[in-house]
Amino acid sequence: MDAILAQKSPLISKLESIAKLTDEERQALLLLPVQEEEIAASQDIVREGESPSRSFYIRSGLTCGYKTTLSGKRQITAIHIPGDAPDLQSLHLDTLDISIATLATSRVVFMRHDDVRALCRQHPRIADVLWRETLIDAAIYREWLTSMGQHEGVARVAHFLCEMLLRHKAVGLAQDVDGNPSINWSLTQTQLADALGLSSVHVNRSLQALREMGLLYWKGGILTALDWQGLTTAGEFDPAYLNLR
Amino acid sequence: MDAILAQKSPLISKLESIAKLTDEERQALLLLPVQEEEIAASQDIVREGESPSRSFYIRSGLTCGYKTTLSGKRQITAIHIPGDAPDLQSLHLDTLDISIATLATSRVVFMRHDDVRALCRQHPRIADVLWRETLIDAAIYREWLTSMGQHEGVARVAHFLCEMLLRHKAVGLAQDVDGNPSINWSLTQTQLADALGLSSVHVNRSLQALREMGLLYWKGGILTALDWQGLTTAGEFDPAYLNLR
DNA sequence: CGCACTCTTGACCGAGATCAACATTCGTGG
DNA sequence: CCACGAATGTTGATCTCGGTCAAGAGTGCG
Repeated sequence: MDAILAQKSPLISKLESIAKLTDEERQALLLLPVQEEEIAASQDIVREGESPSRSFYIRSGLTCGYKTTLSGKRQITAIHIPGDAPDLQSLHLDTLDISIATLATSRVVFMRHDDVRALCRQHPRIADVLWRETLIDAAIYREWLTSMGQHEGVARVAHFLCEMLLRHKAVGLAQDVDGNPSINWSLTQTQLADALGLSSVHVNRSLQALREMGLLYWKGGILTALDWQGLTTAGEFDPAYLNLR
Repeated sequence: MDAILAQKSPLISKLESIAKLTDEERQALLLLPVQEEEIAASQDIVREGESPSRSFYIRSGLTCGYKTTLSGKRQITAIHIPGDAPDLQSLHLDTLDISIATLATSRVVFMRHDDVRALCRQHPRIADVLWRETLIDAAIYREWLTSMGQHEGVARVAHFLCEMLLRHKAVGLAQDVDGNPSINWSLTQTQLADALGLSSVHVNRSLQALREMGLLYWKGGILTALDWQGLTTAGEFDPAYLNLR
């Protein structure tokens, strides 16, 4: 049991970044039966229209939720980092309205819906925390909507990167470089474009602008803010919506 | 008791449009202590940054959730029609990340958080339904994101109006005109622009395009689809994301 | 070593923003 | 019931942000 408790679960880190857990609740979460799988990059984990009987969280890697319009365009609606549970919604919605795909090789941990539901019945506070988690996802959607609707290209890119840096930091996945956050970051500019509703050409130019302003460094899978304060200003970024503790 | 049960609650209509309720659950919902208020148009009901101790649902009228960027622009992130519970999230998120305002004179029904939480503990299936409700809100955000990111103006307007028509129909607030839905609709074009991330001028021109295509009628607070099939095609609208029964 | 993917740059084009006037509707008080 | 002012809707002219197309430069992987 000690061994189990010692083992650090990214899901628990994540949940603790947004709520307090008692030892008992932590333990109940650790005892949840799971199946772990490694999935290569650019693979769908679940697809729009499916009705999965299990949810999952990310142990390592990077995934995204996306929709494809009838005319074939793609919108990335969310980015998921380790600890995130991208399709928790499928617990209460029978049909998925999005597909979820790996952006990099990822380790994914599946939990059967029945088991999660039983856990929620036994520990209503865990149900509340999971609910809270989905509500924060919704808050992120609202923020993205606002950014897409009202910010022009450069600000949109800056805002997005601020969010990624801070979310990594919140679950202990960011390094500190002179007081600025730095993370492993393997997204392509095309993928970024799909998330922001911009063309990849424009994303490229916006990134150059941010680099010229001395706000960030991004190369070889490393993203570092060179001036966190400046970056948040450029992106009109206020982290309140992330509801971090 | 019969009198109470006979009285039709918009919240129950709404919840029944997305899930089944037992008589017992319906009754428990009806017995929830509430306070009703009438609020004039263009008033904030709750404001960003507040931590309300009660949630509410709309009995009649129209409200919206919105954010204001630091540079003063406004994005409407959601429209709420009778039966919707716009700030159910505040049940589990301490600080509001949006403001909610009336768009027309509205009757609003407040429920104390403590009472709702007690109801959820006693009837876990009601908790699930309310959770489901917030998950559908999230699905709507995802769809809006996709529409804003990938659809051009005319399609975006068409998509939005399709959603409004269908959501009204789902809670029994739409008339049927030759097989097409028709609703009371008091939004201004400027408000529509704030919701879609377009300028009001462009919304105006997009609406004209849709009228010229013979797809819709909108005048004097009445919105009618003249060709539902055509309107959904123009908006690339697929209602799956609304998770209606 | 070579192919494929990503990033970068330039030229051009178009959807939609902005600005500014005018028309219409509607609510209000005289 | 009419008159008037404010909010809304409509139109035209102009400009710009960002899309598209296309070609080249890195970069990485088999």
